[in-house]
Amino acid sequence: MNAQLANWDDLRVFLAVARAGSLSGAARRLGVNHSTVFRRIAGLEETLDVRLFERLPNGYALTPAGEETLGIVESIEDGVATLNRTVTGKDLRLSGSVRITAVDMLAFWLLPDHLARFRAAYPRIEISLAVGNETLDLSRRETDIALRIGNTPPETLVGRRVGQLRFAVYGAPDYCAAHPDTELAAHTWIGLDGGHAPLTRRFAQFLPGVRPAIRSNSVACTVRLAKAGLGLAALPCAIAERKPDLIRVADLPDSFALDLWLLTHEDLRHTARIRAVLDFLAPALGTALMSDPDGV
Amino acid sequence: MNAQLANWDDLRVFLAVARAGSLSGAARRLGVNHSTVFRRIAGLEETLDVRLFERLPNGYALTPAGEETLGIVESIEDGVATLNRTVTGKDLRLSGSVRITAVDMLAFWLLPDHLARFRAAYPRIEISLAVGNETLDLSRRETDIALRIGNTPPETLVGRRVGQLRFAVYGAPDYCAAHPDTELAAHTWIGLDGGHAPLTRRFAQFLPGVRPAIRSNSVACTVRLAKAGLGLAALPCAIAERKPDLIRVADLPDSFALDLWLLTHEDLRHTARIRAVLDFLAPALGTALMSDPDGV
DNA sequence: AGGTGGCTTTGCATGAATGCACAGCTTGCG
DNA sequence: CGCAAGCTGTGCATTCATGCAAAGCCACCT
Repeated sequence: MNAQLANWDDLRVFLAVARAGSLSGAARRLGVNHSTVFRRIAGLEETLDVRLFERLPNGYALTPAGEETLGIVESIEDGVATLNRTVTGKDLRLSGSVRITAVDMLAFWLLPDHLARFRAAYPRIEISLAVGNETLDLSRRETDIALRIGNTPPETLVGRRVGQLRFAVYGAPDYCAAHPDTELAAHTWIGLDGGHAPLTRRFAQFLPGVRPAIRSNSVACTVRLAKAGLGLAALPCAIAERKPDLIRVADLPDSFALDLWLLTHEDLRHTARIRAVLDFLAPALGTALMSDPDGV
Repeated sequence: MNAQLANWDDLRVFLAVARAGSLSGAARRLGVNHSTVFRRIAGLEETLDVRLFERLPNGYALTPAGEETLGIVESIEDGVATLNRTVTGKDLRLSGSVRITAVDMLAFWLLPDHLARFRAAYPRIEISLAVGNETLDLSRRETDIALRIGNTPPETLVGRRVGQLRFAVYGAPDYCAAHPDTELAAHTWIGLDGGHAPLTRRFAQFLPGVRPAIRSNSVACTVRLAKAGLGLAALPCAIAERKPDLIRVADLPDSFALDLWLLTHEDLRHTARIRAVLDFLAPALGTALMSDPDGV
């Protein structure tokens, strides 16, 4: 009766010796004592009743049977790697923390309701929602997921385009009542500065030569400033349409629209809880963006 | 960072639980305590950060992630089985005993020289050479290998046809000198009885109506009887040609030839030492059979 | 020729994995 | 309803795998 391999883990040790060429080298790779490796290989050879290695003064060399074994064990290793990659962490009992970064308007008004629903589904995943800048955060792992406005993301990031963010001109009712029949260019404009280049560029194309008298580096502030009646502002419809105290004053051309991306780093995309957040938010945000009348 | 599986042997335990449906059932299959299985599975789930089994009152059931794991681990198990099958025992340091059965003439005169060379190559394999009957021995595992004369072997046996056993008529020099110019049918014939139907049938076709006056159930005896000058006998050339005290008296038709098979049981053909014997004897016997002048 | 660095192999002590015994739960049967 | 059988889960004692330390070998360098 053929011997049966009783401890599959001996194959992992075999692999290390085959690759390192010595017991000592394999021990370093495995993080165990070289005498342990010695005994594991001896046990494996006894179990299989075959000499897998030639004992040389400067190390261990594979025998022909050992080379045949190596081929088989490498396919086993592929299976283990597949297991580690595809199964690890795949569990609704997920826990841990996920950090999401978005510009403030998305962080304040778009994400919270969706995150509330996400937490209902995954009560053990903690969410850290950061209002702030973009590229560096993901590259330096200071955040896990970024909700990014723009066009094409950097190549080091992976993710998906969840939809389009459409814009329109909004103003407070009081302000609008106080400025009837006024040309758009003659209005007081609330604009952005400090890091919102795509939006400021589009505004300059829309109203050339018009310098916004009211400016902020915070999109949320521009929304609140508009609500306060300080002027008109180009605001994302998905947010402004839901504010009863903002009136849609004028449309903006389709070229004003920006893509909305949900991004993470290449190394994190297989992390279960990161995937859970991405998988939940992508369709939710896409639906939210499409529910805007211009979204059709 | 994804966890890495540190002990591949946990997968073997996982497989047992997946198939048994319970810790207790897996423990029985593995020959370990159920508490060991419990801890191994708990450790595996912690390492992979995934729930592989639902805990039910009557046992463990696979989760979706567990089912995905099962598919992967079964491919790993296939690798281990391949390893056990193809590598185990493939070593000149083979040991153990092999029992070979053959009819007496083959056991006495054909096999021993080849077995001597085999033992030179595999000094730690013991050979048990049994003179005796055929089919039952292999089926009942009373022998490992049978050297069989005949045509098609039973379907439960596997093996290979190593060549043809050709026959011719032989007699002792003294007998031949004492019977010059005698018709074949008029000679005293030495024949077989008791279990050598293929040969007795062929002899009856060759010399119809001739009843051998000298009979034995032992082919070896017929050779010795012929050497003793009791008459003529139809003997295998591979044996008789090497006896200087036997003279080839007449040829026999090609239809007299019989196939020689080297057979073992389906379950044994992967046993390393069985394979070693088969791999050695098949070409050796084939060459021996072909070195007979009629073998060309 | 001697020293050094790398390696393998082994005896003994230590700690982790395992078995044992037990408790508790659920289901099925009388 | 009570009991038996099967199961899971856990604390503690035992066993065995592992690490440590040492011995010995070989090749290379000075």
